[in-house]
Amino acid sequence: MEALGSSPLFAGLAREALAAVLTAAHERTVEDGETAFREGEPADSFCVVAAGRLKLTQVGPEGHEVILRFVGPGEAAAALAAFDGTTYPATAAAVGATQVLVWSRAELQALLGRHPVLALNLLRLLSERLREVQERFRELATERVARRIARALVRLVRQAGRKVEEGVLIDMPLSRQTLAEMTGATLFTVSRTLSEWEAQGIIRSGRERVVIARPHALVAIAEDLPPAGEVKSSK
Amino acid sequence: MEALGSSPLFAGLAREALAAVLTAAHERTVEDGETAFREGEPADSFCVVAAGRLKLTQVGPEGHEVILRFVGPGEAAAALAAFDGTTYPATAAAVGATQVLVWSRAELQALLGRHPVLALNLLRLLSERLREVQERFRELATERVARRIARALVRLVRQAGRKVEEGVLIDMPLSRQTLAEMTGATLFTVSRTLSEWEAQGIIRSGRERVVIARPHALVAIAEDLPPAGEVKSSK
DNA sequence: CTGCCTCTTTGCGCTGGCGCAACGACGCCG
DNA sequence: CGGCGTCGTTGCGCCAGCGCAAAGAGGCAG
Repeated sequence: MEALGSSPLFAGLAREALAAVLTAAHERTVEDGETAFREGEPADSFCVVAAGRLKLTQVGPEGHEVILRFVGPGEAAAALAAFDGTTYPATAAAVGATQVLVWSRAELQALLGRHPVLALNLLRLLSERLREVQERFRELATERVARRIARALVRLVRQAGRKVEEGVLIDMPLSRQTLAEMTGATLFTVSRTLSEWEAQGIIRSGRERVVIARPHALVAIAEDLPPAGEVKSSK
Repeated sequence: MEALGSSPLFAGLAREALAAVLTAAHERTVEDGETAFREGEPADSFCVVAAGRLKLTQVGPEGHEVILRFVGPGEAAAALAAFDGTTYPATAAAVGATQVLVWSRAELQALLGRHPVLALNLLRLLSERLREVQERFRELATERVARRIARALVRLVRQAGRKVEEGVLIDMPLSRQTLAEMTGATLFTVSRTLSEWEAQGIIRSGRERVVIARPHALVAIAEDLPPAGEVKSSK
C-alpha cells in the first residue's frame, strides 16, 4: 500500500489528496488463476495492482491466446476501459494471489475532476503503453522468432528480475507456453530456442523457471549486435 | 478548419475556448511524401491533421518498414509524444499535400491546464488507439495473412471509403507494398491474395487503387464467418 | 508517340516455424 | 514411495509465406 504512493500514477498528489484517492478505492483479493475482469465484459472499473501480478490476455476467434503484458505492483490495468468505457479489451488473470485496488468509473471520473494532475499522470501512462505496444507490433511484423523471444526475456528481467548466483532469475512462473503467447510463437519453437541457448550457456532453465546467465549475450540477440555471444570479449 | 471544431478531440469546449485553442496553434503545410516529424527525433510538438492525411511508420533495425496507421482530418498524431515526451515513436509522412496544426509541448501543457476537458478527450483518444493497436497485435500473432489483409481493407474502407458504382473505393493511393507494410506480409503475398479475390469478384483493383465490390464477402474473410462468399445468399 | 519509371503479376524454389506424437522429467499428493 | 498430472523435449513431416527474377501494365513527361 505504501508503495502505491510512490507509483508514477500518483506522483504530484499532495499527501491528503493521495489519501482521499486511496480511500475512495475498493480493495479486492484475486486468487491465483482467477480473473479480475474479462475481455468483452462491460468495463466499469479501473484497477491498480497493490501486490502480486496480473496477466493481461486477449483471445482470438479460434481460441488462440495472446499475452499483452504483465501488470505489477503500482501499475494500472484497464486504464483505457475507464474512458472509452465500452468493454474490457483483455482478460486480467492473477498470477499468484493478488491484491488490487478498484475504482468505479464514476469515482474515477470524479477524482479526475478533483485532481487534474491525475489526468496528466494517466496520459503519460497511456502514452508509454501505446509506445510499447507499437514497438512490439513492429517486432512481431518484422523480426524472427528467436529475437522476439530474446526481447521478451529482456523485458521480463526488467519487470521481474532478481539476482541469484547463477545470474538473473525471472521471478515468476514462466512456462514455454507463456513465452510463446507473449511472442506469437508456438511452445515448441520456444522450447527449441531455449534449449539451444541453454546449450550455449546463455540461460539456465527448469520447469516454469528461467535464469539468464549471460544477459549481455541475450541482449546481443535481441538487438542483433554482431550476433555471436562470446564468453569474455569485452565491448 | 471548421471540421476541427466537431472533432472528438475538441468536444465539450465552449466556442471561445475552442477559438483560443485553435489560435494557439501554428499552421503548417507538409508536401506529399515530406515528413511532419521523424521517429527518434526529440518530440516537441503535438499535431492535428486539418486536411490531407499522414502515414505513421516505424522502421526496424534491418530497414523493414511497418505502417502503424493513417491519420485523417481531425485526428491527432504524436499524441503520446507530448506527454512522456522523449522522442517520436514513429515517422509521419504526408500522403498528398497535407495541412497540420501544430502545438508546442509547452503550449499544449498550458492548454491542458486551462481546459481540463481537453485532457479527458485526449485520454479517450489514447484509449482508443491503444485498444486498436492491441487488437492488431493479437491479429498479427494469431491470424493468417489473408485474414489480416481483409481486416486492413475493412479498416481502410471505414477510414477512406467512398461509394462508387463498382462498389466502395478506398480513396487514397494504396499500393501492394503499402498493404504489405500494414499487415506484416510481403508485397508478393499481398499481390497474390488480391489477385485471387479479384478472380472471385470480391474486389477490383488497379495501380494503387482498390475497390471493394462485395464488402460483406470481405468481412466474411476478415471474421471467418462460414468462410465462403456467395453472390446472393442473404444472412 | 515514345520512352521511362514505377507498380504489379506470376512462376519457382526454399525454409522458418508450425503441428503432432511420443517420450521424458519434475513435482505434488495421498 | 508410487502414481499422476503438468510441463518440457525432440524427431519428423509439412506448408504458408518469403525471396528473387523476369516479364507485363499503367501513367507521366517531353
